[in-house]
Amino acid sequence: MAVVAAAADTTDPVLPTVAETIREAITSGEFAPNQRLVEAELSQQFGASRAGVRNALVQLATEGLVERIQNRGARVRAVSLDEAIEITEVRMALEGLCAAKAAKRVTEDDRRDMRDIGARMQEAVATGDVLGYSDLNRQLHARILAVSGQSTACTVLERLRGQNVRHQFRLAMHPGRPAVSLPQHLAVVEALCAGDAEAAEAAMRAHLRSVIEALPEVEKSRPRRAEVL
Amino acid sequence: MAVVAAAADTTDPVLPTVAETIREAITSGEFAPNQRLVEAELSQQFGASRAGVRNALVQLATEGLVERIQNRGARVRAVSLDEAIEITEVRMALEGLCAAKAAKRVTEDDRRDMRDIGARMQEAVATGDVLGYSDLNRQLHARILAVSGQSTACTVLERLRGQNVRHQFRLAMHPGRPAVSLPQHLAVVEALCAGDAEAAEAAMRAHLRSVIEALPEVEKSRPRRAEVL
DNA sequence: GGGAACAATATTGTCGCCAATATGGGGGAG
DNA sequence: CTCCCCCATATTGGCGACAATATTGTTCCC
Repeated sequence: MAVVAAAADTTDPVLPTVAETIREAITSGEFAPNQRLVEAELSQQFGASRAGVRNALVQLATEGLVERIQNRGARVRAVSLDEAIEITEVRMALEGLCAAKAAKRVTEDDRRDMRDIGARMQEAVATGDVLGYSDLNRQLHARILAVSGQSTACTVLERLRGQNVRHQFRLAMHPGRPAVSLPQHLAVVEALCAGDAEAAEAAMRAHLRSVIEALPEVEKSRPRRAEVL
Repeated sequence: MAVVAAAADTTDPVLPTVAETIREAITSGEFAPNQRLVEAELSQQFGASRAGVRNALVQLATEGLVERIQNRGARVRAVSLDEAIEITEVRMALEGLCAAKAAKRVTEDDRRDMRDIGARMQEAVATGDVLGYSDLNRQLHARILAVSGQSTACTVLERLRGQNVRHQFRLAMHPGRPAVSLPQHLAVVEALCAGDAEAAEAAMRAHLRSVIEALPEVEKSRPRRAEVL
């Protein structure tokens, strides 16, 4: 049994696929936007076959994370401000839907965990822990999607989050932004815990509308380097 | 100049990629759900390299049209009724958003074309042209997305439509269904032509809510063969 | 007669090679 | 000095073969 478990441990922790590894490298910022992704380089960097990274690039291209041009290779796709706003509009519609569904399915455990996340968000804002707040933000949104049980919307949103992670991060870094979004998040949590679907949807939509309005501002105040690589 | 144009004509009409060909075969029903997609077969059937077919299958898998299992190949993904409902819920949220945006951007040409589609829908219902109505239905929804200018939502919705085409088709074939959806479509068109964003969104959401309610009914009355292939 | 191990087959995953194509630099003409 | 053409180079696209893996059919033992 222990042997079986040990053997399973070596094979079961499905070693991250090439696509997952590259996706992680892109969303974590290790690969910058517009950076070229040469198949030969990636294949030896990750110790994978060239065909493997090729398939991975095809997959990431259909996910919208990389851009592939015939005979010209792949590069990390740079999403514009307009696109980021479009993505957030879609989030407003879908996360609104999910918040409403989550409100009707929330359990006592969910209530406890979400309120806990809310409390830790308050603490993070109080102590100025911007990175911690950003991560709690991600956790809260993810938890709401999970509670909603809407796997289709969840898949779409997860994919869009990958594309938008850079703008999201810049927004989180914007001075004073956490203080603005904190009460919005707490309102969403309270509506969810109360089981009020309408209020939860409205609170979520209000939160994301606020994000849409803030995006151009954070872009304006950003020190921008040469746009073209 | 003319020579250049002629040369462009031979290369520009982008010959359908392998992925597009297979996607068409799936959405048109040529390939049935759960049907196995063997790489070697497809490659000689379409005269493409096995690597090309392979990439196409990876792409279609991330699009959600096919299912790929390690070392066990690919098959056409069968979407359940529950999934179809989830997809329609997402459509309700996103097409509602797009209808609202379209109402604020509609031009005189758009009004004319959409009213024309509406008129032809009425005629199709009157003459019992179910297939014609189904195609007009598709055209109308596509036109609204185009008018909205929300390319992100448009991409997501187009992908989901591919997954849902079978359920959509069954619904269109359901006796009496066109008569139910016709006034809903006309209401959407009128609200759009009036430039009333709120009314357009409400009408679109009402239409798709009606679809959600109809889906289980049409499923119940369906003569079902063996589910497993 | 039933079930389990085993062999045969079918299919996918991977690798190396070569052709096709875009990119960048160098040389020559105006 | 500048512009254009051509060639060297880097990189992708495609093909064939081979190894790894799952599935199916068969045989043998209990």
